[in-house]
Amino acid sequence: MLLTAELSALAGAAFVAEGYDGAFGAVRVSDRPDLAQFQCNGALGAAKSAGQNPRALGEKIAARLKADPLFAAVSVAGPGFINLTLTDEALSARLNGGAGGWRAETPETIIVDYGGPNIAKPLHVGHLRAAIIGECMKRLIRAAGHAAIGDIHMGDWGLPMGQLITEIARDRPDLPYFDPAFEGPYPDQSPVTLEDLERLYPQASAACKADPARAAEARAATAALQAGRPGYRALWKHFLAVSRASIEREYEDLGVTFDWWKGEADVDPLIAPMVEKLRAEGLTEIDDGAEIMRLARPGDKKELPPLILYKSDGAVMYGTTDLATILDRRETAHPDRIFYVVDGRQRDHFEQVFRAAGKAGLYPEDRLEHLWFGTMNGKDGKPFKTRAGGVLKLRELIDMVDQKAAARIAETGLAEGYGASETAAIARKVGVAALKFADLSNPRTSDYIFDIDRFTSFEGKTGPYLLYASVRARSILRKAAQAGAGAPGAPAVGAPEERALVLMLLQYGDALKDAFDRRLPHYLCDHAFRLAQSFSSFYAACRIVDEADPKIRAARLGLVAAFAGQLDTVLDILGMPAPERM
RNA sequence: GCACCCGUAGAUCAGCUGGAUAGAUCGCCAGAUUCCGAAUCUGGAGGUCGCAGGUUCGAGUCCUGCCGGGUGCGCCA
Repeated sequence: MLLTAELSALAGAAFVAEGYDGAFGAVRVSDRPDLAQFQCNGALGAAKSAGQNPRALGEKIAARLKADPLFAAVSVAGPGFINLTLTDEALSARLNGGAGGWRAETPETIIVDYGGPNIAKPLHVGHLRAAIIGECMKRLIRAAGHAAIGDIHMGDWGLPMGQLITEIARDRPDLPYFDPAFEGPYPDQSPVTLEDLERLYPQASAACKADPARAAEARAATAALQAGRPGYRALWKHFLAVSRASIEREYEDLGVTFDWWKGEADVDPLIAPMVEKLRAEGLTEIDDGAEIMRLARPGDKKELPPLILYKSDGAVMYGTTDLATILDRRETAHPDRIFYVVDGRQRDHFEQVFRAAGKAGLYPEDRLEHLWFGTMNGKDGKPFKTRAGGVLKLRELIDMVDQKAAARIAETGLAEGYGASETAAIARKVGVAALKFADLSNPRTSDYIFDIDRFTSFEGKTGPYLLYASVRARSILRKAAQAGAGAPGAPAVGAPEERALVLMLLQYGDALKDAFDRRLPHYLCDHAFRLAQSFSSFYAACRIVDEADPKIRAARLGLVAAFAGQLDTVLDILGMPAPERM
């Protein structure tokens, strides 16, 4: 249970006893740690609504709370702030009783859609945030007590497919895939490698941009693929297999995994019946040869364009596949919600899809959430580019961060004598932590500036700092065991630094709940950092392994163990596990 | 043009549903290591919260207008 919830209930009861709504009893961690540990500002609001003096009401509430032995101090400050400080015994008891955590009351099943890589297109920095935030949201959902299903939602069904097919057809028209008379079976071996795809796609894309006739050809091929032309389907399956292997590897390097590897193509069979049903219900209309669904509403401030179900050439767009995907998810997993971790520039698109889903009765609109995120920018404040001005591949970024982390480790003399493979594994973890923490510690919706030197620093609010704190705590516990310092006992509060650390540990549930409720992982990052800071202060101020008093020693070891456990739990949710040593 | 996001310390950013003296981190200045990992810790300087009005007992937070930056607006994803 949340400690703040327990305190809120107490204060709420006091408000009720004075004839006010218990909700005024909301207690939170104090903004003024120099004055108190917790505060309740309810007296101001309650008095305002009742036309009473807030200070006087605060005194009445405080008088009731003072009777509880839980509190070491209850006071009223300023216009009516109620300041609360718990006894050290109460703090220790709650920590040892497992307080401070949090779990949702009603477990739900939530699908997280956070990949969206396109076949034949290498992953680039644009995919990074979706991967990092999505993976974290998936873990956050689970930490909150819900069930999560991560779906990569491959972009395997759009115009790029037609562009690729036609490009290969031009290059090698002799292949059986392009012979309408060919009756199969088609070759098992892919006619193209990953490198071919990565070369051919930009080539095709550029050609289509330059030549309308070439573009029309690609659109026709896309439509033919979607209509089921056997040769195109066979070729497309090769694209899929070749791409997936490399995509999987890159996500794994980032510690990102998916439960479902579904894609747009998987829902293709659902599209025709779905649209037919919409048509029968009179929800669609033909406009300029395209079949659309109008979604504008009376109170709209902006003009929301209709969702195009079928283009005038008969091919579908991603709005159509997104709708069919909702249908598929509903039937196969019966999710309570679906989260889309996708760039904020697609907000209008998801507004369209969500409205369409609601209007068509496919899925409740308010259970579909677009968890959009901002852009990762370069130091110039503009979207991140390579020196040449191109898009940086994710592979290149991972290598860059890897190397930087390895260099940092080498220059500080860490991991000496660990052996090459362990050192490399540590560098990978440090690099991933640097990258992920930098991303997640910003509010999801804001843009941020990518600064590799700052991110990989071991100083300040960085991923490596957190890893270091974890490693140090583990090291202490190992040393204590080796030195026969005794087993960790129940944490107790003695020194001010211990009190501060215990208070931080008790705030974990609030951070978890805030992060989940608001779908903002940075609350958890903030907690992790402040927790690590509290630990470092405690560590600097208190002897642990060689503390002479065995009772204090055991309590402090217990505190270290509690810290290490909680930090590692949070690091796990953030998707940046610490090494055992470094 | 319309809609949305943003503007807080030299830099990068927090600030929950309106509450006390606007917080961190980096950088800068001054300290701390016969001791468990100093990649650390302690302290200090540094802010007209873009501008101007308004609502309120109280505004970084809510409302209006303006200035500046970014993004999106029908057959790409």
